Amino acid sequence: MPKVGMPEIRRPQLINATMEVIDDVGLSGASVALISRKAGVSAGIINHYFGGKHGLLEATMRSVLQQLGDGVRTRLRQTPKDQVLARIQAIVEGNFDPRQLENKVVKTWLAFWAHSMHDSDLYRLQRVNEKRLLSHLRIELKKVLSKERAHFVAQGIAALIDGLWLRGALTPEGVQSQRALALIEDYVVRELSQRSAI
Amino acid sequence: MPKVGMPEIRRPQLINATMEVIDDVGLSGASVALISRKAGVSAGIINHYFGGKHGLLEATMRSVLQQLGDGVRTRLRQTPKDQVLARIQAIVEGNFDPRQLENKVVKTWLAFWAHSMHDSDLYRLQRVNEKRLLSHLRIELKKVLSKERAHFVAQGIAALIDGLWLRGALTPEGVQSQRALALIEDYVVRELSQRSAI
Amino acid sequence: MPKVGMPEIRRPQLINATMEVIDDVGLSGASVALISRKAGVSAGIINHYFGGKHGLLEATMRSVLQQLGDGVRTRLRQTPKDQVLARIQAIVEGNFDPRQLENKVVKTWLAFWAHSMHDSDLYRLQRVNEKRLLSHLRIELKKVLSKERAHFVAQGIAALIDGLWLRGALTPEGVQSQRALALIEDYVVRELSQRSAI
Amino acid sequence: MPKVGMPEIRRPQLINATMEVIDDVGLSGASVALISRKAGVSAGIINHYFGGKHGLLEATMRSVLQQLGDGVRTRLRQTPKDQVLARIQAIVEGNFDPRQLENKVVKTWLAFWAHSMHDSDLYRLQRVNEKRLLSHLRIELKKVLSKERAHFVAQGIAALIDGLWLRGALTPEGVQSQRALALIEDYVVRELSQRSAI
DNA sequence: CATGAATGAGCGTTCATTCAT
DNA sequence: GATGAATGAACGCTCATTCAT
Repeated sequence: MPKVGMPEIRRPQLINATMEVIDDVGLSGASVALISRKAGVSAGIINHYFGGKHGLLEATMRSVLQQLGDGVRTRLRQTPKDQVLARIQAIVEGNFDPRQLENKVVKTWLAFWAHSMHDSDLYRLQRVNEKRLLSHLRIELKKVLSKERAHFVAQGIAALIDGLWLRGALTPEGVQSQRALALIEDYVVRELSQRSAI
Repeated sequence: MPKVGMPEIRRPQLINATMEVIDDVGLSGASVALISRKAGVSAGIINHYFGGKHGLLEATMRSVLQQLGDGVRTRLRQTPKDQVLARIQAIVEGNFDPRQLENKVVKTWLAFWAHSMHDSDLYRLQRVNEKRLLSHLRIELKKVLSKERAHFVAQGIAALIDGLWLRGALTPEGVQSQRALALIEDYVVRELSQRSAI
Repeated sequence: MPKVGMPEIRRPQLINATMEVIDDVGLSGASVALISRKAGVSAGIINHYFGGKHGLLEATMRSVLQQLGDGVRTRLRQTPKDQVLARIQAIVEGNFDPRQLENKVVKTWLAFWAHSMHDSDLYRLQRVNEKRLLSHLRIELKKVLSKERAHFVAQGIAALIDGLWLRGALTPEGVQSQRALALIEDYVVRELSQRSAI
Repeated sequence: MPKVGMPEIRRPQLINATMEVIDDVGLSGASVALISRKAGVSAGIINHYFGGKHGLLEATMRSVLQQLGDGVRTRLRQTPKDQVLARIQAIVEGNFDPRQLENKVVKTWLAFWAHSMHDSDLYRLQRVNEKRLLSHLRIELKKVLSKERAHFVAQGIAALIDGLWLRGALTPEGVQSQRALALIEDYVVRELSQRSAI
């Protein structure tokens, strides 16, 4: 019998090395040689566990998006169904969870987002995630706004989340979560106040 | 005797080919062979006019950002200095100029943005542009809001602009400028209304 | 306590899997991974039983050639020593035994033949077999022809046998044994008829 | 303007190097590194001129088969249409042209033949050639034999040609063209003699 | 006896760049 | 001004083999 339990060690190890290498040199510079060296294993092992570089990248993106989704879901579960504002804040805060705001995660997320324009597998993953975020937001917003208005505001919140991540990825200081949360809360509070504009 | 005025023909020709290739296969797939074939010239010519592939990419990003800045500046010049809301809308509309929303431009912009994380030359270009956008917005907002509030709202608008571009780049329908303008106008109008929240 | 008699199970199992894989993807595509998967065992087992890939290939070629030789020897044993034509036909028929004409066997044979040009172990096996065929033929022919003529005709028969196998390996219909036997019988009958030509 | 006329130099140069390397180490050992080193050029040049290793191999096989066909056609053109035996001998001699019997050509031919079992491009080339040989033979044979008998004898001659090449490829002495021609002439003369057997 | 984790060399290919023409 | 022949390094990947379990 071979060494057992290695997959459970190697897969996260390689995924983490991938994010660190993307942080260092970008997705375009992230070769299997660099990644495997960072992980302290041979290059061939990537094919062994992920069937190739693409499989590793897909697993890495999946990991980033999964953690994001987990952060949101955990917070939602802890928030009563009738507290709309709190639930929206839970969704937003899930997207600005400190563990998600490490530079390497933010850079990896943006690199994959850009790359998914020309990679149908990554594109699919990204679309699923995007739709889930909008769906979560709409469900809450529809409790207090018209369907149309809910869709409108959900897009605003989603754009703010992504925009702040995007700008954070390219700013020396990284994502400033306090500021980001304040900006989005301000937007949401105004939208949920009685007098709807337009 | 060399043909005169060739640089003025070749440079835009190659920059445009670069954007089309990025649109087709992404930045990572954009080889000099592909770009030069799309432009209908030989591969060596890129070194002749841009000193190498990197020079061409930098010139291409510069071209995208320049057009963006031009759109904003032109609109600002046509709007009276005292019409704050109109001037902010001019800035926003400059960022959603139809000529800027061609798929190839949006994709190129996002690709460069992601790439600039690990390319200091592109990074510098991107930072200049970002700061100019924030500066334009703050100048107008400070006319009616406190300095701090102006900074805050400027960040909100900038995040919305980038977020909507980002999401547009990854959506089959592309950037929906009507919707984008409405979302941002809604945000700005609320922020500029007398009773500032929080 | 080790399982007893495993070699007798594993070795033919792997040799057969090797022929099937060569039939599927050719000798150049026949990796140990493919062969072991086809046999339903792990890749390491090949080294265990054959000392490496080369040992397995050699054993496989030996198996093909052995079956060929067995077919000839069995038929010869059943044919009276004085019936020259019948004994020659026995040799020929042994080379066109239906069990030998399965596509996978014919392809494996040709693949090894070609490969043996640059593999001294396989080359030796192939030479032994070739000489045995010629020897068998000459022994019979010398009973009715001069030594020189016997050598000459033996080469003709051997060339026809190999040529028909070779062509059968590359023809969609495979080796047409009826036709092959008829062609060779025709040749032999003419050569054995009294009035030798030339 | 780049150096002109290089394709006419490089292509035969690389095809010849390919045959020499196949002669040295076999088709399975013929790497682009070995071939390009033998030709005295860099490895990348193979892609430049042949679009990849496969293109080079196909061109090499085409070259071998073409020379074979040329040898036959040249001889046929020099032989009167009514001299059936002479024309058949022309076809056979074309297949045993001294230039075709260099070891490297014979080995290359057999290696490709074996390989074509699993490469559809090479398979097509080989089939075309095989059919042309049969066709040439049948045309002559039908002048003096029944259609059925002509087909039968054509297969015999073709099998003898291929069988003698095949055996020559695996014999230290190579193809013995004198012997081969004598064997086939003997066969043909008997078949064309009045009293058809069987 | 058997597994599959792990290695490292070698593979074909791509690529930006150089340069003789 | 422009070409495309030519290079050589780097890439992702395959592979036979080793070995701890």
